[in-house]
Amino acid sequence: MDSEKEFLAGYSIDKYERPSVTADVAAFTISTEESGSYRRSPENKLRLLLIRRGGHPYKDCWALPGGFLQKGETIEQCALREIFEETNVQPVSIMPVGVFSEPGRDPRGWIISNAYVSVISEESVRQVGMDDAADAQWFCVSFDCTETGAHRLTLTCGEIALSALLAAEKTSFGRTQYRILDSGGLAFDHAAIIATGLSALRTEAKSFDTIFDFLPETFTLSQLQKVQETIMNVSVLPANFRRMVSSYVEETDEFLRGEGHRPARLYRRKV
Amino acid sequence: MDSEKEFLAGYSIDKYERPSVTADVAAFTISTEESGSYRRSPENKLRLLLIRRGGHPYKDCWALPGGFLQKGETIEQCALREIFEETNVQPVSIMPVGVFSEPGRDPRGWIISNAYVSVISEESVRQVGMDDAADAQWFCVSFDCTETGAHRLTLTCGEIALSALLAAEKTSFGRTQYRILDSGGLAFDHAAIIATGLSALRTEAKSFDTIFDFLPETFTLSQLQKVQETIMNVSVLPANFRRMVSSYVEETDEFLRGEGHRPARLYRRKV
DNA sequence: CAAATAGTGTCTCTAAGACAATATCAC
DNA sequence: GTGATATTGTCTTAGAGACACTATTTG
Repeated sequence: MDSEKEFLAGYSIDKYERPSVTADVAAFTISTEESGSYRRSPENKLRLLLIRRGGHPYKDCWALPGGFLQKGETIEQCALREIFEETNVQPVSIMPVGVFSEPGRDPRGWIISNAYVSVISEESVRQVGMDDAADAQWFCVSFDCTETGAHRLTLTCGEIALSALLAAEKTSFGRTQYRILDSGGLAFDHAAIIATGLSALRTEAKSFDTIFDFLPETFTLSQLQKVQETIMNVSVLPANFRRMVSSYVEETDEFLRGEGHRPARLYRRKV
Repeated sequence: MDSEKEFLAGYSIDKYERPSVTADVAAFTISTEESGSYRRSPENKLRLLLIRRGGHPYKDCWALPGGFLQKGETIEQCALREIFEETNVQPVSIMPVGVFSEPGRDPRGWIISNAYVSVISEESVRQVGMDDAADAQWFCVSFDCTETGAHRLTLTCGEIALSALLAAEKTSFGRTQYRILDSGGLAFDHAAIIATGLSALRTEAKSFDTIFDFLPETFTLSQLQKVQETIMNVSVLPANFRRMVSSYVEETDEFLRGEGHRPARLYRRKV
């Protein structure tokens, strides 16, 4: 007993060199955009939060929000804190998607990044109302396989377009890693972090564990379906989608009216 | 351009306090043990590598193999290195399963742990032949839900029995976290790391991405089935299992003979 | 021959995909 | 009424579970 106390008293953690540790977060939301006739339902777009870097390194490049782990907090708390600092939104859900520790990934020195994916509802984003001229913007995301087998990640926001190219590499346990072929102007190895996060998001969306976080408390089944289709980049027949989610949702007595067509019943996530 | 150089030259990373970073690995293997008549196929047991700590803190407690991240290596390389140092086996597969960064988890100070699961074939383990008296032992694993909803993790090796109790807590994205109710004598928060790793292993085993790593290059379908049943703790009818894996394996011309019954064809993992 | 596993075939049941048909509103 | 989505039902098909049956070896 005493000897353990003695040991700890004499123990100095400063003997070994230590890395800096950050949490970087790929925060996604889905934006609905009016399009076409008054009757037609709005288009959905998957969007990712990027921050324009004000200081070196990668000054003026776009990057994921993130920051250094502080003493006394967990890495999850750090990720949540960084998102809150940038958006004033308290995200409902975050998910770890990997640790990026390749030596040399950050020119400032030995810095390893814990990557997270976060999902934020459009409602929350709207409520906060981000400054249009700000250095934080929601970029439209597209991520597809090219003919050559590489993956192209394209992020657009108004005039700004970033386009990164990545090579997918299978690792054990059926996992996939991404190696950056062209960062497309994104800071650090953030292109690879985004690709990894997006893959994780798509995997989770399959099991209906994630898609509810993009929506408010109550929603129509069409809204839910559009969310899933936007994330997964596939489409399902509405009739079949209803069956698939039926066990995950429960009816409310409310309906969404005034959309130019038959009102839709609002549903709620089942516990 | 020059200003970035200037910035980096003047930048000192030592301004901020930094944590120590470790990789801890839950390395699993499956051991076959002769049992009953000469005809009967051997029993399979899932085993986990634990190290008896020689120094403080948690002196003489059992712990996961692990160690500090060194400059110039990735965290994955660190995990592989730690396993190799303990077993002399180069694991084929490792998978990250989370970061444990709760303040106070290590009495030595601010130390965060990157947890990995690794899978090692019995063949490799046997070839190395670990010292029986050594401080590294393969413990039998059982992990089940109790009536109260808590989870009991039991690790046994000969006379030694460690029994930890954990509370499962659902987090977002359908993930589960474990909180330690009783560490059962395991060092640090390693009981929670093991529980998390085992859950991840079971999830992966469903999709046939992992089970091959427990076996040598060629194997019988019964061997493969027993591996899956041992990990998942469920059983399937042999006829149905064959159908399920048929697309993941390919026949060889070899047979396994001399087992007291009809010889079984050896299969190989399909690319 | 007996005991054990190896391997095949087939019936059922469930869930997903396709598609037809009806319902209901805003304009 | 028209154009859109909402909602229900049904046919088909793919895959998992159950089970009966045959094949082959060793002691």
